[in-house]
Amino acid sequence: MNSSSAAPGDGEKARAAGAKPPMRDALVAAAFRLFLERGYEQTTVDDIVALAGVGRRSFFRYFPSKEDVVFPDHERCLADMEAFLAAGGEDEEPVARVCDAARLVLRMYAENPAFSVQRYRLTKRVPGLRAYELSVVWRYERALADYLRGRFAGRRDGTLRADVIAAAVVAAHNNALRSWLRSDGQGDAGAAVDHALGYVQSAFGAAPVPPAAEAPEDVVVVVSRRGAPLWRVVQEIETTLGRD
Amino acid sequence: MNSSSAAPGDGEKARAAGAKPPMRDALVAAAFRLFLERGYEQTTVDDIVALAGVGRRSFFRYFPSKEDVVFPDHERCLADMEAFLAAGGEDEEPVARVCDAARLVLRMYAENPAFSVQRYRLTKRVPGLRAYELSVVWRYERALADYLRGRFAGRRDGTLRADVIAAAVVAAHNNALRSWLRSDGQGDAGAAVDHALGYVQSAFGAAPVPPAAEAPEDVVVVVSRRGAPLWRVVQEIETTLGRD
DNA sequence: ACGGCGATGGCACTGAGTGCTGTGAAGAGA
DNA sequence: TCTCTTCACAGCACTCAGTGCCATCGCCGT
Repeated sequence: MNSSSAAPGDGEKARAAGAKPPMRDALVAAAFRLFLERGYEQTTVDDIVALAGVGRRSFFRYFPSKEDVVFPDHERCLADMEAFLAAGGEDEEPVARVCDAARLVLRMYAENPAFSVQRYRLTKRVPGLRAYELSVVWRYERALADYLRGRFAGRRDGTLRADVIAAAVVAAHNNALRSWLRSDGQGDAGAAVDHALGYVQSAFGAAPVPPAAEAPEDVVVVVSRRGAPLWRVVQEIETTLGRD
Repeated sequence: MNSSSAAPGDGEKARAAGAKPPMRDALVAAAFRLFLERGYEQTTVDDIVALAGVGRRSFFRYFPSKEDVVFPDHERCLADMEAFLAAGGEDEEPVARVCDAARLVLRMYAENPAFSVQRYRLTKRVPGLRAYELSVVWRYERALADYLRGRFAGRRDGTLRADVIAAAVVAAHNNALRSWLRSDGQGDAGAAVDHALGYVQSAFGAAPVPPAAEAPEDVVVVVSRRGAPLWRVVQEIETTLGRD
């Protein structure tokens, strides 16, 4: 792989001018080259800065920690997701909205399949990187949950629903994403994620793929044991419909 | 709080004999005393071992890292959960089984409310501990998901369902647990978790409280907007029942 | 007494991360 | 053109987490 094209830099502060700091990209490229050659833990920060030809102190100016260099674009993606959620109106279906937000993450991975696959292999075998990835995923999940908490404010069990649905969306997204990454980026990642998110939407009461132009034809199924009290049936219907 | 009673040690290797290593408990007690006094990051491992009156090397013999001393009982709880899941038969309802497994974690927290509340406050304000807690929670979630993957083997979307349900169960459990921890351990944690898990069970098609002694006489209610195609209704029923 | 043997303590080392200072290049203003 | 400011960078020194190695001590069986 070409090391210069494998490093998706964002450029933080110089973004307004459209210019990208070459140093950041150079550090990411050097780091991944060494990580793939000898492994993550066998590579020190001194090795990276030596290969990149910069001072050690500069590394920590661009990346707060050694782990951050493996996820150089998540900060921007998280900001994009928060902006996307904040831009939504009150008439949007909340669950569909967070599903669309999750698709933003997939798009970031799909923009650079080779890079994403290599990073996946790296994080899979290095426990420290796995732990770091969890904290990244957690921030996405928090963003979704906070949005849903706002939309569900006042509802019964609002925060519970928000947390559970956010977790389910993230889990479904990651299930499809990792399946795609395991296949070396072959296949249609978008379709896989759509299918996974459709399952979550169907489980939580919204129509999986609302036909925008057609009338909203919802189907709701309630399963109850005979002998259950009527209030339980009503409760189930309310729960499935997501109303109070 | 009494520092000697606040440290729930487990005793790993000496468990068979029933004896507990006092050193481990002493380290936990000393660590929490200092963490609460000056904060986690302001406390070095040298401070802890000095207070406990042991050598620095011994700390890392009992705890692989500084973070581990904050979660001294999770390793045992995780082993308990895996054993519980492995002991289940094939006739058990899978979702109910993982809900029961999640209740094991709650029980561990509820066994020592004062300790749990203090740890919660600690992890809430220290980013490093939050990240570590995520990796702990992730292992619980993996245990649940692996169990469900085994039970759902062969089903359509088996791994997807397993991952999503495991994530939902963990999220619901944590929602109730954290609510209980925020209230300083007041209220009925068990009831809160039961309610949260009941929501997840209802969302994923199983009856929340299956009456074990009665005959399984299921009733299916289908609510549909007129005009929905039949295949959509069938799809909903299959999805809700979790069959193929 | 003797020889393992496991738990502990001490020491030195690596490596991540931080604070501080010097330096050079670029830019604003006289 | 000279100067002053500013900012990114390099270099240094330091703290602290974590590890490997070895010496020591107490315990136990022979």
